[in-house]
Amino acid sequence: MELSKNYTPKEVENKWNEAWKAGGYFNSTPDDRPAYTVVIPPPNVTGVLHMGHTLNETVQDILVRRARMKGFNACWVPGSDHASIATEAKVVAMLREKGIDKNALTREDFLKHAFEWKEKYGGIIYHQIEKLGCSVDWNRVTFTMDKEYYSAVIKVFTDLYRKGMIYRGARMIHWDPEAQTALSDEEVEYKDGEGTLYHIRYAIADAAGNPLVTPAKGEGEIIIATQRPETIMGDTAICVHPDDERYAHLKGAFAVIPLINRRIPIIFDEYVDMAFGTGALKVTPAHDINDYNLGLKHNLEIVDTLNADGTLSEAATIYVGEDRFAARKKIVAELREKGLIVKEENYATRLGYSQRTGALVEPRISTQWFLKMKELAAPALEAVVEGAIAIHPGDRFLATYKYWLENVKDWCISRQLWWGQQIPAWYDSKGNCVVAENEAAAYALYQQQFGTAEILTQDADVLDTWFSSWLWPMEVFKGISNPGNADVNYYYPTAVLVTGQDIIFFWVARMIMAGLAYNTEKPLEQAIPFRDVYFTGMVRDKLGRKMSKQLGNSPDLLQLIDEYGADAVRFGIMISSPAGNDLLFDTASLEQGRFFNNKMWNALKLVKMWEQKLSADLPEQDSFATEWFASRLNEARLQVDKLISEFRLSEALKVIYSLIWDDFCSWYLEWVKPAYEQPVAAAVFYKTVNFFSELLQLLHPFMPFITEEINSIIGNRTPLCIKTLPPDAVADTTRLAEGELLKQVITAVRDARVRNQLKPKQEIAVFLQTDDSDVYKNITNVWARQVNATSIVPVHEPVANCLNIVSGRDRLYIQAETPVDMAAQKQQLEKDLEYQRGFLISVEKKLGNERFVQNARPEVVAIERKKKADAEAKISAIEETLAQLDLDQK
RNA sequence: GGGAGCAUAGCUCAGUUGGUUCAGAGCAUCUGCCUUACAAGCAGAGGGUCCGCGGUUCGAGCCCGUGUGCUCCCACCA
Repeated sequence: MELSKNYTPKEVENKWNEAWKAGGYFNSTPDDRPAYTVVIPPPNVTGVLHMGHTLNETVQDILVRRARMKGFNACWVPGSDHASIATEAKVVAMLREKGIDKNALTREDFLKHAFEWKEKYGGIIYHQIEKLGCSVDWNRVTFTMDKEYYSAVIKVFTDLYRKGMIYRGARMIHWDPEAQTALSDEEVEYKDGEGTLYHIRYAIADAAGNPLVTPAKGEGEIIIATQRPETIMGDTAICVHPDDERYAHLKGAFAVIPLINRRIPIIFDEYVDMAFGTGALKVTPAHDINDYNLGLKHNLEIVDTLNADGTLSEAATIYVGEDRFAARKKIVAELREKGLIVKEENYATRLGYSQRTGALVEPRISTQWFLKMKELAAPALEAVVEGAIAIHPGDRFLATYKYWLENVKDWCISRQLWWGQQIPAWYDSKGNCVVAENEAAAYALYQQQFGTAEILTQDADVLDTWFSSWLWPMEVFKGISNPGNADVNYYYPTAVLVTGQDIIFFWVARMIMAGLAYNTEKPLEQAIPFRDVYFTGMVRDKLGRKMSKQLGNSPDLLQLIDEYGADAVRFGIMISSPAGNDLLFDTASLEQGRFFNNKMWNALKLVKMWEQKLSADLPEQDSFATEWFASRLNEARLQVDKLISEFRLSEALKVIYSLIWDDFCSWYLEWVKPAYEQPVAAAVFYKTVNFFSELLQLLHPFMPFITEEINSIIGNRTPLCIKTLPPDAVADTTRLAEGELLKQVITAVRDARVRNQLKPKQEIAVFLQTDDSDVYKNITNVWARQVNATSIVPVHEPVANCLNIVSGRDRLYIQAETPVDMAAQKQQLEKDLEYQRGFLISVEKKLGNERFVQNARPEVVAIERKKKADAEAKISAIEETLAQLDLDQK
């Protein structure tokens, strides 16, 4: 078989994706093996995978593939989220482009469009997941609006309603005027911004509405500061601090709203900060959460001057129908013109924006459905605090998690949208309400409760997307719609949840709540939705900026795969991804992955070449190299095991990378490589193929395609993805130490060659002066070959006219035809000597310190003694060598 | 306003019970090589007051205090 010069990912990746699918290797059904379950954090159905997803999916795939190779029945469930607001916004925009107004459509027609849209674009993410090599079970794809999933959500709603945990009520909520729906507190993102603080005059009047004093003196007015002059028509009071001397005379007085001349009371409350602005606050209960609370306390009237779409309502009486921002400009202009603005100042502020549409959020009073959170939060907190669920990395998020749960507020779960699970509440004409799982049940219930038959209409609202996704780990196995079924019994709880730290409240905490609320009959360890939570960092560009459409720094995943190959993308993103920290994405690391592919491809070519010239009779010359590498492999395997169990995947990959590139390719293969055109001993060849196979297996979870390909080319029949990892074995520490010594002396001689311009092809003779020739016994042959030495001869005396090297505590003499550069050698040796002497002094100082010798642990003292002996030996070796150089020079 | 985290080589980061073979890795840099697996490579090298200051200790990159500079989360005073 002819192998191409370089590795070509594209065909290989397609080929293996097909083969894996055909083999059904990633499809899981319950059996007698232990389960290892992962549910994908469902991406938005109409979205595309960005680099954050790519990181998360890669991490999950590594864990899942590794578990599968460890003998678990691994099951990774793919799926997507209907993402109510985001998707509905996209569908509305698409319809608008076609000239269709959503409000002109019936609910049914709109949903038809939405499902069409979902069919058209929903496949993109699945295609990307497959391209990336994710070993998901495609038989288990779940969508949060699937029929059964839908009914599970409804079931949970009605259940919680019956338990008294869900209620409906008028509250101040965050309103998204663009999507025209309520938002939960978590869906609001605050951003710093620059605002203007307007100081506006309000005239003062007595109870009858007459001015208190002459306005000309400037005393008949009260000045308030506001950022939102367009809301003054909604003012229902002016509030000042009771201790504020400036306003003490205004008890019982009234103020008059400018422009509309409506009279409002002046009230007194300690809530007001006397030092801020003028110390007088306009109170607008309909449009500010604090004012709302103040209004409740003082029994103030509520005047809602905004419509749902953010335009001014009839109640505003002026500028009705104008958009809130346009109205602000006009009102400011009018106030200014009438001399009612005293001052305008720039003001740093923070404003809330809708996470889904980006619109500036309005506080708004409206009737919504809420879920009581206190009861749900307590066990969810306990599960994490008591360690049933472990958050990685470390406990960094424990404090945040705890704080949120301890201060959690009721969850606003209704949304004024059509795309989502419609709230199963039915009303009669008087507003009486029944909640039931379907219309028929609702009618029956109504009849039972009210004793009459009436026409009922269903609540128009749908549920918050997270109210469906919090059931995800259960309902992907039908754990809600069909509790106790074989699948959910086998796969639940899942092993690990891999997700971004930004959705810890939206999703992670709520899944824990749902899991505990719907598995009350089980012990805690069985009720939790997952045992571990692994938070990946945020993917940024190489300058540390967030990835965004505006900056254009968010690469297209498929394009990257096309350019570098999926393995290289996975490698690049994992190698630069320290556990838990943000990741600075740079295509340079993808390139490194591509180079790594090639490196392995070339190792494959070498090994395949050997296969052509096998010699069955040739004995293995010496077994050192194979014995050493076997030990090295065992050692690395243990490291990888430990690192992966600690979710330190980036470091595990680095260990494997270095094991393959440095230890296998640079050292081992060179050590066993036959001379030019010489045959290879069959024994060595087969051992090498085994080593290679094991390396590929170790790397496979990280880079599944190329490993699978090479594994098959070197003759393994079983696909890597289902090949069980061999049990860990103990490494031979003697071999490992010999290997390190060998690397050291090879490098020492090569370094001497470079420094003295001895070409690699130039033959040399090496003499070794050592007290311990035993440690060199096994490695001398390889050593000589690797440095192109005709011989390595032990000596007891210095050899004249040679290159002098000190390696460890031993001395090497290199004999070559080229004359040696004495001065350069001397300089190097003297530098060494200086360092060693300094080192010795520090060790001696320590050992000379009685308190150290007495207090430190005995093994620490012993180590110091050994350091001292080594340093002394090395120093004398260097000194003798320097003396020899002087002799040579004479 | 409240809380959390970070600061180690030019860059990105390891450094897990405090012990100068512990100051490391990858990338980048420099030097020499087209050596029949690999120039997408090989061989070799250089590079750091471990943010400043103080303390604990026989001993501090590691522990404590403090200052500085970044990052994030929460709360949302007009």
